[in-house]
Amino acid sequence: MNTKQEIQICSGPCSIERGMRMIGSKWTGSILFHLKDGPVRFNELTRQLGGASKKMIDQRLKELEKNDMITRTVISDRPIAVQYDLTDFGRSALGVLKIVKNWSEKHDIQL
Amino acid sequence: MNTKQEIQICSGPCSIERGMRMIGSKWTGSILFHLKDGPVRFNELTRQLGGASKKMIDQRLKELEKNDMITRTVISDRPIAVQYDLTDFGRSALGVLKIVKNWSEKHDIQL
DNA sequence: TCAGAATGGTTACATATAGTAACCTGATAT
DNA sequence: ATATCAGGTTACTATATGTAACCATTCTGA
Repeated sequence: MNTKQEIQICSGPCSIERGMRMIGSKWTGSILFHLKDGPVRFNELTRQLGGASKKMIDQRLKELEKNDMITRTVISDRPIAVQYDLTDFGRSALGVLKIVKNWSEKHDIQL
Repeated sequence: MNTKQEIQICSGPCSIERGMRMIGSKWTGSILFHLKDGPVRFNELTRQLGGASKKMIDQRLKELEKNDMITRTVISDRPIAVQYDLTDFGRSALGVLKIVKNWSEKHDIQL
């Protein structure tokens, strides 16, 4: 007999899962958050995100760009300089990240 | 010269990162969300989460239990029956997940 | 003017995490 | 007796992440 209980069957990743995959990959949230006050350059990000390698940061930046969450702009060749900035969509994720941050801090989440 | 800009240096994963690692691993959010209306049994979860293998679900459930987000209760041997339920801490994550869900749906996030 | 540091990455390699499918013991249902 | 359900486990593969060294170019200071 089935009761009032609604049975939710997710065939494939549901919206939570998809959202998480967009902003929950390792370092992705941190990178977005570090861009919140304006454009940041590649090496500055690598300095700010102690623990993440250049390779990871590079990889995440490329994904984020592909997902239209950030833009990459060459602000000068010779000497080469590149900056990364949030798109409106990227900015829309900051609200989510802030909630995660608050929750994490409130409960003193450790590794 | 350094300007007013505050430079945030994260040595190691910051709170966003730590929070994400607690609820952002693959399937973790989905599992928590599926427990929101009360205890659910193992195979029911595997049925509900199409796309995730038993092994993954088992692994995630064990992690969640270790992190005090869920409890595992054997409700009967012979025939064996087990149920998983949210702890208060686990329940506290639902708010975050709801925000992720809303954001994901609003922007129609795809894989 | 020459060494050293910074720019934005790439490369090769090693480990960790995730995914698939088959299998297992025991119980009930046909 | 056979099939299906319970709650997993196992062996194996594939993908993701991590580490460290390297690169070409340009600027910086002694």
